[in-house]
Amino acid sequence: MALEHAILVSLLEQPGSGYELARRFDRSIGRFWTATHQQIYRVLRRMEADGWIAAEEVAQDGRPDKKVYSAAGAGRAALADWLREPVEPETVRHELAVKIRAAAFDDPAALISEVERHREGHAALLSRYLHGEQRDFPDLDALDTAQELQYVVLRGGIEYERMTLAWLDEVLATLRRLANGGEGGGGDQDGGGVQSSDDRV
Amino acid sequence: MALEHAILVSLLEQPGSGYELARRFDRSIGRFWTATHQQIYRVLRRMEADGWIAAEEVAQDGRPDKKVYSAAGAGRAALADWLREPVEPETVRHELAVKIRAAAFDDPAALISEVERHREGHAALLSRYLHGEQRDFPDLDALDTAQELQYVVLRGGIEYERMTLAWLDEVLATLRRLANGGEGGGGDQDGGGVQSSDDRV
DNA sequence: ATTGCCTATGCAATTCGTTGCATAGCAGGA
DNA sequence: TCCTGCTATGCAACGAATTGCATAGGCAAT
Repeated sequence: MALEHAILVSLLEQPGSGYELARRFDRSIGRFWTATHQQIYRVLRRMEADGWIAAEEVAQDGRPDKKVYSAAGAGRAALADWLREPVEPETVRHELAVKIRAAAFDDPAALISEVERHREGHAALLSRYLHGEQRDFPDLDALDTAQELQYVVLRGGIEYERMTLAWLDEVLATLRRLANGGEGGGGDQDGGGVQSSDDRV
Repeated sequence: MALEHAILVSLLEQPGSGYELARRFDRSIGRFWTATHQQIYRVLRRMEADGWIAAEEVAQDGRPDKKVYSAAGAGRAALADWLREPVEPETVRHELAVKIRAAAFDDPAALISEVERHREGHAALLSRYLHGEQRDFPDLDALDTAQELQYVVLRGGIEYERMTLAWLDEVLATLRRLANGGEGGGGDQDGGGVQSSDDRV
């Protein structure tokens, strides 16, 4: 599990309450690590008990009190240990890819609007990233260590979205071609196709 | 949950036992949906109880018996229903990206070998994909529906790996630059940097 | 001979993640 | 005025996923 480490990084970059962390995970960090507020609160309590982070109660006018957490020495040490462990292979859950292959056994045309919707989401995200690049990194020659690393991660997000957009266009072209050609609802290919071994792509 | 649907697609493309499915999920399908054998066996039993799939006991010489599953009519119908549901946003767990940002609070140089190892893995996967493209799709003008869709998903895998390789090279360049410049172990940036709002990228 | 690995399936325990609900005051619009 | 929505935290229950272990025969190399 690395949620605690993702939280540590976020708190090192800037202290905050559980609620604020949940919002960060919905926005920026959420693109490479998702978490609900429930998960975050639970892990924060455990991390505080383990001495990884320290909490400070902050009274607010009008709003409920909040507990602002910041990373403690033990947390920083735990993060350093974790950094030296090997990265486990990513667990991928690409639902859209599963659906695209599933469309062969139903009607490919039924997927088109869904893929278009997906494409809009990625286009919006890309433009948000590009906007953030302009705003937060206007001068690439004047970045400190933390900013350099944040920037290269953002670059990854940008290139990922560009690639995804291009790929979704390919997917749409394929689906439209199949929808025009084989009318009648599909579903009766045998599916064996050219491939026979478990080692197929 | 969509593991059952990923299994259905795999069984429609080709029937197989739980063990064979686990191997497919380690190899081909594993790139967009990962699952352990435990998950697969559990879900297979549930799917059989629900009538989504049918099992046939197959005796083997030398090896234990195996149960070969294939998709049933109810399974195919369930897949069609699922296809028409909206795709939930992907839950991303990009551990390496977290580590890259974490490196700002420790020693960036400590990550270099890890990123290199990661890069090798992606390079190997790309070459496996390209090999599979040559082998399974030699003639792009003679594909049926299922093959067209398998091909466009493979294309996505190829472009993803290409993009990732280019990005990892960027990451390595950044890490090496930081390792040569700021010697001494880092860890003392304030981390606040240019960014102050939760809306940052 | 023994060790280790591969096929093939499964139980049990634990941890992780999700969903629904609850509290509680304040702000803004219909 | 009522309703909705936002900040802020949390409990309880359930379902999903992971991890460790077990069985059991065969195969290949040491």
